[in-house]
Amino acid sequence: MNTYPTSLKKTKARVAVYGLLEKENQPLSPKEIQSRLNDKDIWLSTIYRVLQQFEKTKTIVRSSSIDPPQSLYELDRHEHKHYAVCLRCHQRFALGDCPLMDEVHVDAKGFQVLEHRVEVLGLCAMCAIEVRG
Amino acid sequence: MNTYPTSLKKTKARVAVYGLLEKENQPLSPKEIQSRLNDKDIWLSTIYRVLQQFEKTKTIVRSSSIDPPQSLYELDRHEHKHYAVCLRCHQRFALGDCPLMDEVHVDAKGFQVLEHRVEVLGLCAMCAIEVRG
DNA sequence: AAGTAGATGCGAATCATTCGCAAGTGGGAG
DNA sequence: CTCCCACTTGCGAATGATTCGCATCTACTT
Repeated sequence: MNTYPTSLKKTKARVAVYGLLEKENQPLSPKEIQSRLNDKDIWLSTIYRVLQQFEKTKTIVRSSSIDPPQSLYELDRHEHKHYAVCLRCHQRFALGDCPLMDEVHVDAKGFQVLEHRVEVLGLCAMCAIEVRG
Repeated sequence: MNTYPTSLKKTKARVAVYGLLEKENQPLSPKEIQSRLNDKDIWLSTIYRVLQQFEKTKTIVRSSSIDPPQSLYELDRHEHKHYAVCLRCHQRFALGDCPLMDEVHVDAKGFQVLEHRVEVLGLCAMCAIEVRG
C-alpha cells in the first residue's frame, strides 16, 4: 500500500497535503489542494514544493490538463489510472483499464520506456445532450 | 492532403506560420515558431492567435508537454501521431503506431470519446547511457 | 536541550498565455 | 482599379500557473 515517504520530515504542510490526497481519490490542482486544506497559513508556494517532493519520492503522480493549462496531482496508488475528460464541463472520469497495448513501438533505437500518459477527450453524457440542443 | 483553410484571410503572419509548420514535421511551441520565422515584426501574441484559429479550423493539432509546461502545435496530417519524450533531454520521437486499443472503456455511461492524447515517457538511448554513468 | 539541515512564510520574479485597443490590410463590391 | 470595412495585427499590459529568494522556523539527531 501507500505510505508517507520515510525520507521526508513530517511537517504540517506535508502531512496535511498527504492526508488530503489520501482522502480524495481524484487528481487535484495545487489551488484546489490549498482551498480544501482550509489552513490559510499553508502558502501556495509551499504546496508546490511539497508536491514536487512527493513526486520525486514517487508518492504522488502528476498529470496535466490542457484546458485550463495546469498540473494535477493524486496519490500514486500504483493503479495505473487514466482519465477521460469532458471537453465541455471538464469533469474527469476514470478509465476502466489502461487502454494501451502491451508493446509500444518507438521510432528511435534504444529508447527506454519508463511511463506513459493517456488522456481521452470527449463529451460526458450530460454535455453531449446540451451540445446537441 | 492538407491545405490552407479557405475561411481565413491570407495574412503575412498566417502564411508564415502555415509555411513553417508545413516544412517542419514536428510539434513546435509558439516561441519556437516565432524564433524560426526570423521576422521580428510577427509578435508572439499574434502567433498565439494564429495558432488558435488554425486549431479551430482543424488545420493544426495541439499537444501538451508537461516539462516544460506548454502547448505544442503541428500541422494536422491526419496521421494520428503520438510521441515518446525523453525525460532528460526533452527530445521527442514519433511512435510508429497509435498504441491505443481499439476500444476504450470509460467508467461513465454515455461518455462520447472524440479524441485522445498519448505521451510515452522514458530515456532516449543517449541519455540512458549518461544516467547510468 | 541544543544544534543544524532542511522546511516554510511571504512576496517578488518568471514564464506561458490571453486581452485590449488603436492602427493596418485583405479581398469583395462597385 | 479603388473604396470600404470586418477582420488582423502590433504592441504592451494583464492574468494565471509555477518557481525562486531569503529570513525565519522546526523536525529530528546527538
